[in-house]
Amino acid sequence: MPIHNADIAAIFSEIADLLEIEGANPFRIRAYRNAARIVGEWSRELRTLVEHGEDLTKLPGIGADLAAKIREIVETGKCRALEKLRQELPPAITELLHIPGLGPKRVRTLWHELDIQTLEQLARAARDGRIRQLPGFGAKTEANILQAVAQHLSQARRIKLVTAAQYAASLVAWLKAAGAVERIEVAGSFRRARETVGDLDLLVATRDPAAVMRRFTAYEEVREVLAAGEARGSVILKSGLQVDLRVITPAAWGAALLYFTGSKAHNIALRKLAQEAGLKLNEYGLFRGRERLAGASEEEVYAALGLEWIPPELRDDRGEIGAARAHRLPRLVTLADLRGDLHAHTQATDGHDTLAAMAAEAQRLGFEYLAITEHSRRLTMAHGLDARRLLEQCEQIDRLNETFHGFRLLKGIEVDILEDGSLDLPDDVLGELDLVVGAIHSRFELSRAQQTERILRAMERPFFTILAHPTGRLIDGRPPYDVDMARIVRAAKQRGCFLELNAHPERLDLTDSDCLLAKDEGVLVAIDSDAHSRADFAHLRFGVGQARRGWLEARDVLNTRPLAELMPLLARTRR
DNA sequence: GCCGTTTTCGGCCCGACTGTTTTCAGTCG
Repeated sequence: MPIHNADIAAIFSEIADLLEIEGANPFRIRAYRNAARIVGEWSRELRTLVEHGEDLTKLPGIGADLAAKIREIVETGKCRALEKLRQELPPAITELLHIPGLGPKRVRTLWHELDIQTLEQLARAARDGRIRQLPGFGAKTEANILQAVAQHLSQARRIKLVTAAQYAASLVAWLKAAGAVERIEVAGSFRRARETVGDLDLLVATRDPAAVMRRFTAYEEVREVLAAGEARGSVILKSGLQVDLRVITPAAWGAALLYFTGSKAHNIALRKLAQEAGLKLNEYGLFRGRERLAGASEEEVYAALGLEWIPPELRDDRGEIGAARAHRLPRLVTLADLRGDLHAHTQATDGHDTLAAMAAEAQRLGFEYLAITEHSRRLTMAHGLDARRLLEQCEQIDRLNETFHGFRLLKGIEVDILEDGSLDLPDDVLGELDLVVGAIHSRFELSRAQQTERILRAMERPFFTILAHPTGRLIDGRPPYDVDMARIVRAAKQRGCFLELNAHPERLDLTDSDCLLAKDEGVLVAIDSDAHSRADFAHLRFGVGQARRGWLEARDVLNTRPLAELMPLLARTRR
């Protein structure tokens, strides 16, 4: 089985967990955790780098030792260091670390004193009242553990960004209504536009912290208050979502927003930078001794560290700090940069609105163009179009276009890529269109080689324009199909065609690292809504967030082009 | 275990909250 970066990351994470329980040097543990993060996010497969004999120690945080381990994992599928640790410690014990309130020290105590190695044993010991007798544990801790295990087994997982946005909006409105709130922002991974968020991090500036905290814990959707101090509170909503609130004085707003937005890796890098300059950075500001040099705004703090302000979507310690120092940060694409949308459906197939209604909404949003791209005949359950119905729709579009000023409907199709890489409609029909969006909707389980070949063959067809949702994954629903994205990106470059970043919140497909890959290769990305109704154009905002995480600028995005520049780009894919 | 135009050795981010504590360890973000 080929080894992917995620497999290597998982091994390093497990080593870190086991070392931590063993009580190893904390900095050694950090090195493994850091490496797991870097490897997991690396856009190129390390397997390929190993096969080409490239120097892995060029990767940040990877030295001679970890490079050797990566080679070992790629070549043998195993890691002797991990196997050894698994013999020294009970293999399932890392599960216990996932229980809130249990860290490595306590897990070790539970294991040594009560021989607890699994979640089931942990629950039993808690029920039997054996945990409260351990030093450092009490009745309260025991009860918390029991509840946490039950909750863990019923699994509170990360939620999609679009869902988090809804919970966040109503909670923010509730807090604002209190009056004492001067500023409020949803920070954390939400502000960084991660695909999913594990919890919500709220930041409030106020001169009356106690009032805000009371208002927070009195929110009607709160199921449980985990903590409520002067500066910080934590609750679980009835939905199971955890919300952390941080309350701060207005003078420290910027430093706190920076701190609470993260990522953790970005914060650590900034603090290290501060330290090297003889300063100290915390959530209250940037200090030299007791003197606060900056803190009121994020810009001020970054500037005092010699950096440009870094957009939250870039804050992952993936090179953004160096870029900010060198004044080479990308000017990230914004929603306002989009001039149109190249993937939408109507009532003719599985959409809910008419052609005219979709066009009207697109114009209301200020778009110059909207491509109508229905499913093709193969997708019978979506009532996909055959040649006759497609050409009829083209005529309707022609008639509608005569009524528009400064706006145009483009004639397209979301044509199925069949198993052998051919397309679901004949070339002479596809040649009638402005663009052809190719998509895979079947045989997700093909091998990496077969799936990649299938897509490459489809891209070679004479009228292929854009590869829709390139990995097919559904967040939390369906894993991506196994494809060699680097080869697909290179082929797209040669062929002159484009990749879609499908903005549907369940898809967000391309990933951020694949966006970077496309950008590096010079392949334009189309940020498309895949709208099935007028309301779905709102999804574009999530697509833009994802593109920003992938460092994309307006010039890297196909549909930031005005119509006059777009049409020649679409035409160049025709043969 | 990584890293280095101060260092190849000696550093490695910082603070709040809880529970079990008579002064702080452990956990979390």
